[in-house]
Amino acid sequence: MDKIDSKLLKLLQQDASRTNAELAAEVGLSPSSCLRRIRRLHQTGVIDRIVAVLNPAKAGRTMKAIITVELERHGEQYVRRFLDMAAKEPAVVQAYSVSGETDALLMLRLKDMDELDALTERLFREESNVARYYTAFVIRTGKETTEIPI
Amino acid sequence: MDKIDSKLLKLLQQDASRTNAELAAEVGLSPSSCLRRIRRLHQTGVIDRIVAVLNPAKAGRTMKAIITVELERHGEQYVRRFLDMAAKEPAVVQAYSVSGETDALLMLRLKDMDELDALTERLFREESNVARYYTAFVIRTGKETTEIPI
DNA sequence: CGGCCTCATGCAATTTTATTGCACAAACTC
DNA sequence: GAGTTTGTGCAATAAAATTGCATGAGGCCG
Repeated sequence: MDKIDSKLLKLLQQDASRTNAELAAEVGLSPSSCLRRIRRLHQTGVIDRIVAVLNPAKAGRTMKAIITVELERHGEQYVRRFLDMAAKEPAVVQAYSVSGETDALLMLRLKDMDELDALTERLFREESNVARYYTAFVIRTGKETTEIPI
Repeated sequence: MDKIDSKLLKLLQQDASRTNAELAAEVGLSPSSCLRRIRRLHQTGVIDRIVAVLNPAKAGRTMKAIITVELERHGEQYVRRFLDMAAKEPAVVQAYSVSGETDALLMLRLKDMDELDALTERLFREESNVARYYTAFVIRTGKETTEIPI
């Protein structure tokens, strides 16, 4: 993980569709050497995967919402069970257990209010372990990146 | 955006490193036709970009935190100014203005506590417009995907 | 200091993959 | 139902990734 690897990771996080030759030129290496580095970053798991990032609006998912959840029973196994249940929902893109007043936080990608209604119905019905939940809607997105600073 | 496009988007969101021929076989098209569809999805902006997703732990960013922010003055221009400032921070991976009690929510990728300390110092110093902020740490990640259901 | 080992590199050949031109077929319009 | 648009598959071509091999740099130990 020297300076060249870091630069490669930075470039690949921004745009992984560039050709190996371009990347090689950018970091000042030959294509073969550059390719071997990238492959190593894959094999060692630093690069987890290559994915297409969609434009949510054009993919029909304009609405974003954040739900914070407080459980009745806060034990680890209960939190885990709730997270597992939430993770199964395709509209849930992030699900965390967190420190502090609330136990869990969900980030949602929604098509419309009906979808939210149906989802909360499924996750927060009476027999569930949820004491309270609070839904906030995203009004404006100032930043949204998959890029991790290296 | 027919059924084949949807399937392509699903596959590309999961793994964009597969060859065009593989994808073509998967959706039941010829390579050329498949390629033209993918190109169109790019041009129309449905596919925003292709990126490498890193393993945070192996990239040296183990810590995740969520900060909710309440501003002194809640006007749109103040919220916007705060979001712009937060967006400049590399450790901030998501920055939203939200409805409800709090004005903004930040998602952070951190190396250690010192980094958090330095960041809060920069964002929440006295002359800023921040009335209150609350930091929660992510204990467990139940789900974290870039995939939008189509 | 020098030999030895390991590892990354560049070059060039090879293989694989993406891309394009073209003719045909489906769907849609009027 | 003729004409137009749009999508498709095939085959040729262009571009890109991948590999073998020889070289050179750096580290380690005697």
